[in-house]
Amino acid sequence: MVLSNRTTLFCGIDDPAKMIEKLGCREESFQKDSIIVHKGDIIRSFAMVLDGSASVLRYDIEGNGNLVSVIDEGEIFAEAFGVEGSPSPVTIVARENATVLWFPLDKVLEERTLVCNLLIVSAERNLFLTKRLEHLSKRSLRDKVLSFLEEMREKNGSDEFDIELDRQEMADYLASDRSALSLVLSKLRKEGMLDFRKNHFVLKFTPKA
Amino acid sequence: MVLSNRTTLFCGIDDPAKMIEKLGCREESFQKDSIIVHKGDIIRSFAMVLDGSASVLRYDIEGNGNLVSVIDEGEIFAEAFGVEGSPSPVTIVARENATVLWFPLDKVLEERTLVCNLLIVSAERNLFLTKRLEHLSKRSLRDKVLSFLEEMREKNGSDEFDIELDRQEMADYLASDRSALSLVLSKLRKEGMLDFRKNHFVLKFTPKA
DNA sequence: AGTACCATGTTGCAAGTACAACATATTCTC
DNA sequence: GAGAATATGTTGTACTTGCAACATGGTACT
Repeated sequence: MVLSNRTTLFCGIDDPAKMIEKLGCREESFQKDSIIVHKGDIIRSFAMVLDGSASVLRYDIEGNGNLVSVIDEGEIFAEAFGVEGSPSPVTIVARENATVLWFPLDKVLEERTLVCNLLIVSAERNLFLTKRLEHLSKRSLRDKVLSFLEEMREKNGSDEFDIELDRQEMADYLASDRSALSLVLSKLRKEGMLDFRKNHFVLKFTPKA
Repeated sequence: MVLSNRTTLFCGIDDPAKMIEKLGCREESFQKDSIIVHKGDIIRSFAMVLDGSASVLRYDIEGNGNLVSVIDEGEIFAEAFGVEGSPSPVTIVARENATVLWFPLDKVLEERTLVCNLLIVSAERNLFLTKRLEHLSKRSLRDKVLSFLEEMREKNGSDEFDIELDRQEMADYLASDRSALSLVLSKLRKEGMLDFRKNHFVLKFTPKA
């Protein structure tokens, strides 16, 4: 992967490669399914995926690993608990053969531009999490769906838009069942609240706020 | 309220008052129920509550204001969308007569220690949001409850602990109904999974992970 | 066009949940 | 301790959801 100063992290940094050198970052390769971060690890660094991708997993009480998120090439991870200095609440594994670049936080914190960029990344993630929480805190799937679609409308600035998620992903995002989601969507359509076809949606209700 | 360098934001800063002066922060007072931040506002700053407290509200499609969180004295707010430069997704109102201190971000970003501290605050909030999301993404209330209690166990390092929330707050936190929560708790007790009395809980199940 | 494959929609059913209303228990105040 | 106020537990009902199984529709490939 080519490092570019167009990514949020390197924004405003002339020569990312030089900066990486200066920070003493180290590259590490992982085989598919090997563990990058164990739950409970305390790491005083954060990382960027240079090649491949990684899965963030959380193990529930029954020992099942649940997928929390996927980290693709160029994205960074572990910055939250890295910065905070607390043990990792998640396990991170390589989805395929992958290479990651570790940034030592003590050095990073001395680079004003990098810290600012990291702060922006953190703030972005924060907003994203808040929005999802907003949807999930609705009591019914119907309200979750409406809340989600309302966000999409705001994001696109139009009553008509496409969404990136397929039904299964949308159901997962809203923490529900795919067929239950289909049911709710069909019902909303019958009621004339909206129309849709695959990932194309047209909203016919208006927010009263 | 007395500003102290024991708060996260001022950690490592000898003289917070002097720093505030240097940054050109301004104090602003709000009457109870007056709006501190309107939804949609773009603010290039963040704020700390000096006196009183504030509510973070989100208005849903039907125009109902839902309480997202409460900001108490000494806590900061608006740092996420302030830093990110995006319009506020929430409305923030004074719960009582309140005074807040605005920090201009352009100045703050020049202060290395402050930026690092802000990054830590953001990371902490991030972890908090992630945990709540973790609970809310469970499909059933039963699993949400178990997930929540598991977090409490980890946090307290013991099978026996008190929680800060009463039933109504716990139900809200888990995005469910109070009586439904009571029902689930009673059922879990009958099954011998746990025991409780008001906010005191004793877990009798073990995580298999 | 034919086939296979995948995404989406639909149905039936069992179980869980929201909501309301009431019962009991606890705490607070006097 | 009495009574009020608040918190928690319980019950009943209508509805929603999860789940499984199947139907339909679209897409890709040959």
